[in-house]
Amino acid sequence: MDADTTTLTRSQAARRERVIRAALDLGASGGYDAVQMRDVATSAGVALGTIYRYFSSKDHLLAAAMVEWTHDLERRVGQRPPKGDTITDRVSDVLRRATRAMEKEPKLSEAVVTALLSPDRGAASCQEEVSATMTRILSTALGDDFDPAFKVQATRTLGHVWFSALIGWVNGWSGMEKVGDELDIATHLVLDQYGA
Amino acid sequence: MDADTTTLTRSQAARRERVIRAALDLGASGGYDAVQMRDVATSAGVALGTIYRYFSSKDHLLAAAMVEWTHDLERRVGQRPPKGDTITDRVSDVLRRATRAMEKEPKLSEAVVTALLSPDRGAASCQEEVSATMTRILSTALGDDFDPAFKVQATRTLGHVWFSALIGWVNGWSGMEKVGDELDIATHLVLDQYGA
DNA sequence: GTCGGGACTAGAACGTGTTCTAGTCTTGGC
DNA sequence: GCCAAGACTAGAACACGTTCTAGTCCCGAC
Repeated sequence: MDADTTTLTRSQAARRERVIRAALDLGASGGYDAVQMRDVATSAGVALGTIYRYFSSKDHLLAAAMVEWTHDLERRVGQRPPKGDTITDRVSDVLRRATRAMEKEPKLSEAVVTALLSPDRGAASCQEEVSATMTRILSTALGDDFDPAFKVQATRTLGHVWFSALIGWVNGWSGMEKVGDELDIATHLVLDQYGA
Repeated sequence: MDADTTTLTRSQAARRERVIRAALDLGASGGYDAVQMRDVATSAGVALGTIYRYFSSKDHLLAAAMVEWTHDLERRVGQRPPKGDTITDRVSDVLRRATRAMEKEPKLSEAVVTALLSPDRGAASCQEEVSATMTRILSTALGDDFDPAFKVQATRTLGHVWFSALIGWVNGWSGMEKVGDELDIATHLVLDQYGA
């Protein structure tokens, strides 16, 4: 995800946490533009330069925050598995949960997704991590009754649709209902043939 | 696409063209970061402020350039329709042509796609235009032998996958072969059930 | 304990996208 | 032909991400 989270001392890990928290707070209230590095520093009680010791850029910082977010989602889905009789329902349920979480914090979502899209060395590893997590979640929702090869293909395709629809929502060219629709459509197109 | 391209005088349209051309040149040689507004202005023989009369931001400018690019693609595909015996083949062919064009100009693609992803009022309209164009192209490739409702759904889903895979390539977390693979996978998942 | 290295701090400095200003040039309506 | 409106120009000014500097603090090795 990013440089050696494991090799930090306790106080360093705490500092890193405080920085992320500050960024999340600012992002939640005003979106991407409101996350200004000087403010993050002040609000986290840390010098500006110190942030850059932990994150290579503003985008890296916000992307790292999104990584934590998706990890939370994965944990929650693990604790309370997706509801639904058919596989299609379960997948829909998981995707809906993911989007609902973002719907509650639209400004913050805009901030983290924007960062995630940035071409930035630091952000790139977070992109992979988010994508991997989402793939795991989807894969679990699909269950074990599938040809593994098909499973991989289906999760990838659904992941792409989720990602792309999300961008559409964040950038304001489609409402959240549309995102839900597109996800449902794709889910059915991909899975129904398997008689889920 | 952007503010009233239709209401420009001849010389204004020419100026706008020169600006886009300058941006494309710079982008082709050095990617997003190399497209610097002062350089674009100089290179287009125009004052910096003038660019902002035509485009609301750097991202809007580059996104507008991508709109032209996709229009070109649509025209080319219209002139030489996609090859292939099966529908799946034709769709693959179209998608491949789209990605090959970008593969030839990786730096420029990075610039244009990065801009397209930006949350920016000006860029947003370009995003819709690109998406609409891509949908039309895919729709034509699919042909008229489908239930129209299915057609709409399939093109949307494939469009999402194309978009998302493209981002993956531009941001460097997957090679171009992988993009091709993912597109093929999605194409088969979505279309094969229709016995194409 | 103390010494050395690295992490932290405050703040200046820099680069580039964007906006502003003041003045000039173009153009369409009369 | 002339005039007002508004488009264009050069360049300064501004905002914010990022980097740099100089000095201080902390911590592990001895």
